[in-house]
Amino acid sequence: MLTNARLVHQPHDHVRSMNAAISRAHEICAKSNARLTATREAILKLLWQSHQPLGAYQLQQQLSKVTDKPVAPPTIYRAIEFLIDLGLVHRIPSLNAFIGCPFPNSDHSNIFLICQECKTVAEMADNRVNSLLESLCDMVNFKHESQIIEIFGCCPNCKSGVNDE
Amino acid sequence: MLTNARLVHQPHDHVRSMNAAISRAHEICAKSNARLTATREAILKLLWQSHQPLGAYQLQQQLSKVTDKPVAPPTIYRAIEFLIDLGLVHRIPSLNAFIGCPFPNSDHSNIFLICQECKTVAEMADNRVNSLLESLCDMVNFKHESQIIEIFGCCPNCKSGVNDE
DNA sequence: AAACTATATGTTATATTATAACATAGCTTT
DNA sequence: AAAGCTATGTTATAATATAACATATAGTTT
Repeated sequence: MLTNARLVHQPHDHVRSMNAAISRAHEICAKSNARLTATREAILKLLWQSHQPLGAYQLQQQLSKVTDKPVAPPTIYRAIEFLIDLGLVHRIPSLNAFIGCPFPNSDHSNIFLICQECKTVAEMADNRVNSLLESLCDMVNFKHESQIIEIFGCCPNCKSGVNDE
Repeated sequence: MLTNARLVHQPHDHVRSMNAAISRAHEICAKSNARLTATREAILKLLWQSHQPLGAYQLQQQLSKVTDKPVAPPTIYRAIEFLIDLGLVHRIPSLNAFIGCPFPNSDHSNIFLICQECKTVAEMADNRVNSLLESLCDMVNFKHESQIIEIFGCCPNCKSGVNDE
């Protein structure tokens, strides 16, 4: 099993992990002959910095602040599309929002743990889930191409009342 | 495993199954002290008749035709919310669309097989999927409350070229 | 049956999310 | 530097969803 479920609920060195992640992102882009431009990198950083998924219009606001000039929705959606195509970002359909992928390149199963209290989202991957779903698809003769699993519930922090006063 | 995957791709007696389904829907409502009004029943029928999920504004159009008077979006969304709460209808987040549940009352796992060719959606349920996902949640101490699984791919009909000319 | 209450629907306006279409700018390859 | 490709800017608008308040209808109590 692959997960950032613990990570998102614990303090960690953001600057260091961010730098490493951005380097990897550049590598991934290079492989695909794709350009990680300033706008795209900025969006990616914003998403990686947030443990809560961000909507396009939240990203618009935040990016406008960072670059100190107004940005229009198409700019945001285009950057997001680019990042999603490269597997660096995921869209969470039930939230109309986007989140940085903690383990790009790895072929994985897109399981999202969505805390309904604090709105944080962690990602998990597990081979058995994929195998099982693929075998179910085989049984009904459906060709499985991709999938997304959204699990709604309550994260460890909120369960234990860490965020309460 | 519980599924309507075969059903949706084969001819079947719509009128008969519809009547039975509506009766069951009324029973389910009675149990919850909820009223299956004309509008709600009409929406439910429209959704059950369609193997493709319908968007709110498609439902608006179709309902306007059926009742021969204009209907506004809130009417649609309210009926949908009611039906979803009773488990008679599901929302498919990635499609912003709604689909009738083929096996209401049964506690199930919300697995949707979305054909990207013909846009039909079948539903599956399997205990093993739930068990597996719940055990994964346990491992990371996440309280599992509900879930939705969307699988994208190609249905038997489209694979075999039945719908082609 | 009349009055009361709760539930459901009608109506208008608007919020939120996403994209189309076309203009401009910036690399990159020659 | 010119041509061609890729990316961004800009304006307008499409598509999805909800808020707020008015009216009507069904069910219950008297």
